[in-house]
Amino acid sequence: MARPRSEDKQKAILDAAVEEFAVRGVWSTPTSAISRTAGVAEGTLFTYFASKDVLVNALYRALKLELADAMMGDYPQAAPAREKFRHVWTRYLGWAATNPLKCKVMGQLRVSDRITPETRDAGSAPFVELLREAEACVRQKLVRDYPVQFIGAMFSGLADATLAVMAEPDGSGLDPVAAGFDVFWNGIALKETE
Amino acid sequence: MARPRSEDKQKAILDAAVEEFAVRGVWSTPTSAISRTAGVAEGTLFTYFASKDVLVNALYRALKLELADAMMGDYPQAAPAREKFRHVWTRYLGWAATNPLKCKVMGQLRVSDRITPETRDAGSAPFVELLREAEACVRQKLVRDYPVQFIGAMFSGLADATLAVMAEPDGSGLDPVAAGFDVFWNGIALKETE
Amino acid sequence: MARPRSEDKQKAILDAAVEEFAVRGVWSTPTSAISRTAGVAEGTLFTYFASKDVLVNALYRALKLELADAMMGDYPQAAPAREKFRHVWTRYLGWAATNPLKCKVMGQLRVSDRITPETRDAGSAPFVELLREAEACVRQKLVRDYPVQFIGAMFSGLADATLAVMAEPDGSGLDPVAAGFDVFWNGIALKETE
Amino acid sequence: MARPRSEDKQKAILDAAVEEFAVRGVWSTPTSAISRTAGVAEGTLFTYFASKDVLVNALYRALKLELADAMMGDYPQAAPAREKFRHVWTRYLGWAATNPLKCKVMGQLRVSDRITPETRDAGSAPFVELLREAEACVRQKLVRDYPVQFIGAMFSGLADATLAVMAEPDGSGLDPVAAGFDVFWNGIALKETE
DNA sequence: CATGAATGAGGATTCATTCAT
DNA sequence: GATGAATGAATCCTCATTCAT
Repeated sequence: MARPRSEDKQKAILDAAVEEFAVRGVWSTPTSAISRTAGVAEGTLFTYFASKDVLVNALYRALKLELADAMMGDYPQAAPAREKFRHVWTRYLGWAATNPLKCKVMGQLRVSDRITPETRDAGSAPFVELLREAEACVRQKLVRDYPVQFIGAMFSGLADATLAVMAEPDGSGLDPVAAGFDVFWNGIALKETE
Repeated sequence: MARPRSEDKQKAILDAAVEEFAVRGVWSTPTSAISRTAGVAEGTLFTYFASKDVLVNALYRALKLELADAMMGDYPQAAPAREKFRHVWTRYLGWAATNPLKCKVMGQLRVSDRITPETRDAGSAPFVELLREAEACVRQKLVRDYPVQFIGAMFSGLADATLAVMAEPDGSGLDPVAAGFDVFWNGIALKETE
Repeated sequence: MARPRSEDKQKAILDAAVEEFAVRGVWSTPTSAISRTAGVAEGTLFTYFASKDVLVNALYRALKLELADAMMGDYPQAAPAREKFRHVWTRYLGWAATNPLKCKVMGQLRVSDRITPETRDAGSAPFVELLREAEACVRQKLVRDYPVQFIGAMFSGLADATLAVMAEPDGSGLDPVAAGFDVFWNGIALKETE
Repeated sequence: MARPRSEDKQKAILDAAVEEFAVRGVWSTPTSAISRTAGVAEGTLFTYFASKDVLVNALYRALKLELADAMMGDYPQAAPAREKFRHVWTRYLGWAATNPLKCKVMGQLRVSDRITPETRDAGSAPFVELLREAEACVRQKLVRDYPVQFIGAMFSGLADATLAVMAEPDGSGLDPVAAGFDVFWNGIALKETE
């Protein structure tokens, strides 16, 4: 009956948070900067997010979900395993390259103490499909007999490292996305599959 | 700046900072908490470090140096390339496992906006030896023709990922240190060298 | 101001105010807590009371009137003076004992700076009957020659003190209502009239 | 070794609090007003009192102790009971008349929810001497057989009421201090002792 | 140089009140 | 009239840094 809570405003706040966090750092950014950038009053921020901590957790979750959507879109269910991984890998790095600010903020939030375990779990949920695929690969002896958690960790570790390389081009003409994926696949594959 | 009389105090402050940062997060920790834990007065902290930013940068540099010492100790100059890398890898992860707090704090500082480029460079300096070694490997066609920066990035990315795995044992009986290194080496090597 | 449609709502708000004020204290209670307890929207409260101050003054007046009604009900016009006072005394303490929350809130409001002189006067109005009776007593030499304002003050002072005693029973078997009244009457009477 | 905490400053803050509280009301007074009036920085207030609540409790205790000192000074141990009570009564009202602001603030604090039971107890402690005296009076059949708590309550109730009368002189020429005490003593005494 | 009290700008949050729906 | 989102001034408190002792 009254003015309904606007999803636009909620989104504007999250977007503003990304922008400010990326520039000033998560904990150096006052909520007032966020509300100003979002174009809402200082108090309004708190009708959408009960506290800065809540906002930060919501943002982390939102970024993770957006990333997941980006990665898992057009997932080639029928393709060979290596292609599935390459697909996800490429989309991951593509999203990251397109959204450097979001990426930077995610990096800061990942190591933050204010992200609750619940948020962390929720953020990882969309990636179970990948873990299942890894499991299949192990069974088919496509990749070495590693626990899927381990494979997942190697995947993200290399992806993050590749991102870092992409952020500082070295003029070598190397395609970091392709090269990074090769390292990943050759690192875990049982046979070299160029 | 002054000439602080006691190196002990400087060290006590850095140690206290690690402890507090690990528990409360870098930007949630007031300098007063650090000085209290260090057993010095609030003001004294500022005769050793001109500001919190200076302290934070000094800490990052100190941690990097300590890590470098740990990694490069007993460096087997005469060993084959793969052994050199394995040596460094193992010592890296060993140090990290022994110093989880320092490791956690380094992780937070790495993504922090308050770490200056100078500090970052200084922190990477001790690892040039490794890069040189990588260069040699490329020349000898032991590993693929990647820029050394790229190889270095893959190395740290996988090492950090391995650390994460070590932090949450999965009961699979896998030795993450060895497995992680295999992924690294197989990922970059020209031929599989089990 | 408007003409609020429902007197129920007005009453619900005042009741809710008593409840919340008693628990959280007058100035620690946000209007939003009152409206929530009253079951109305935050904004609705302001169609019934233009501001928190207005609400607080209205509440004080309402409580005073309710108390006056309680005290002056069944007033024994024909009884001897002492009986009239005892009647009022007993009903005062009876009301207070039955409505501890209202009593507590009145106590807080009485010393509050936000109660206007007008409200205070309005709150005292119903008690003029008593003052007139006191005047008569003085003329008849039943009680000492004190100004009626003074007698009124002694009456309320003792009544409040008696209330405080009632709030913390001491297991002595004393009937505070009767005892308190004796102190009042013996305190002002010219002759002891047990 | 460093600047020592100054009792002057602590006192200045408490004095400023009395002044501001009396004018604006306890919960309408921002801590910044207190620090300004006290002539210290906003933050300094919090090195002397950890929070506004702590300050308020400390103030209540301090006022009660000051009042107790005023009342119990020159206590005539050897005098007859009535004289002892009259002494305390007179000094109480004298202090209150001399310190109307403090008196007003005490009145507000007494009914406040933020005063802890501990503070309340500490505030009442100095008055046990009086209760003991009352007990003696009961034993000696000087006053009626009331519990001492009850007698104490009547005493304060009448004293507060007398204060109220003193605050609004009615031009009747009555000496409220003497009259109020008569009401008290005649109210509890077994025989009229003019 | 060590100490810790003093400082005051800054920050998260609250809340009375307004106003679009 | 009723609703509750929007507002932004106001508030308590924190904390990096300074400076008197």
